[in-house]
Amino acid sequence: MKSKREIIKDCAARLFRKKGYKATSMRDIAQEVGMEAASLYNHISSKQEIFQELLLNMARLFTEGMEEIDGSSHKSIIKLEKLISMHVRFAIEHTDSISLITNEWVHLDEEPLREFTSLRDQYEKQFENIIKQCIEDGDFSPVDPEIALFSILSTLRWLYSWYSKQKNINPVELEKEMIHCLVDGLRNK
Amino acid sequence: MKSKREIIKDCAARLFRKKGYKATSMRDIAQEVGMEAASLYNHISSKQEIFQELLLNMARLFTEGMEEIDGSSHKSIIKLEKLISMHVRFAIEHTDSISLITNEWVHLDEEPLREFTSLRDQYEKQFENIIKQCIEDGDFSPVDPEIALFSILSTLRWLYSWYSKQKNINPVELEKEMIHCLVDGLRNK
DNA sequence: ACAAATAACTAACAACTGTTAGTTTAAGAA
DNA sequence: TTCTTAAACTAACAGTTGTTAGTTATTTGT
Repeated sequence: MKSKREIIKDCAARLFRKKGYKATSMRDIAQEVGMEAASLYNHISSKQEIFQELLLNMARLFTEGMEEIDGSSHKSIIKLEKLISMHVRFAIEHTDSISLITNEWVHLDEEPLREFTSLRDQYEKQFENIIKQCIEDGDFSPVDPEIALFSILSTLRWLYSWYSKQKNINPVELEKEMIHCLVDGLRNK
Repeated sequence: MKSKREIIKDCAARLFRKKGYKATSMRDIAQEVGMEAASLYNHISSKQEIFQELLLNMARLFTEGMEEIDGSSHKSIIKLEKLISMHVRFAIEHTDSISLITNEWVHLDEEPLREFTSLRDQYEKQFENIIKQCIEDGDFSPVDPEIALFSILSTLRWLYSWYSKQKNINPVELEKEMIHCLVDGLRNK
């Protein structure tokens, strides 16, 4: 059974997503949970704290996933497909906290912000290297890797918002179409 | 010469982009402009007002552009290229207010929010139709038009954030690469 | 130069923010 | 039962928010 702390974090994530971090008050969260704002502090120690946890947990999930995929011995183009599949999975499993990564990270306090951007930069760098490798392998036509990275990443980052609008879409099907759309376009013919 | 009202709107846009609508106070804006918060009200009538103007002006620019392109007699695939070129141009010319369209529109009051989402939905519908037409024309392979739309649009919507990070990129070059990345991938081989 | 209008200022408002202190209730162990 | 602990409550804090009122300074047209 879920701890109260986690219930609070879930509610907060949902509200942060819907109204944004700044526009969500502790009283809003309290109401959603079903208690008074002050009572929240029996379980958490600040608004920033849960926000940081939501964001950095998610960022670390991505980092771990990347580490595992990039560390594998697959061909780069397979790594890329696995990355896409991971993004699709996360977008479905963690719709709320994933939205914070794309939109709300600016509201992190100084130190966690540094950690976050560092994780993020590292992630992007590894992602770009995989794309470069795809080109060197001759699997991709010689596109600008930075632009390809940007194009792929922005699509993947908005997945969550789009997925929650579509009702009748099969996750497996979505993943397949996604790979088709993002990878096959760059393929060498 | 720029009116004070427009200076205020420019500063506001810059701050809204950097810190978000809710996190930007009238005192923040005032400081940026170089006057007291109360003095702003000699030129504007509320925080929401300038926010709405920034957002809806931008939305209307897109609608007009779409109307012009879609109303032309070009082949659909040419229309698509023109749309991409428009997005690139806007992302460069209006970096600040364009960011609001992707991120901050949630903070619109009820009625302008309705207008905004209506414009947006209409825009997306026309965009999707052009993609469908590309498929019917045989210029695109038979992808899921909804997924293609989503993929292209999310890339185009994040252009601004990415463009402001890159220093040494030629707009013309960017546009060419963009079209290559987004369109050529879907092309029938 | 003088009147009128424009745009800056200071001070203050009511509402709301995150958070703390202190108190009461409920639950579990002895 | 009684003692202890966890978790809810109410009340209030100090700071910030958007905005208004009232006043002073500056610019403009005659």
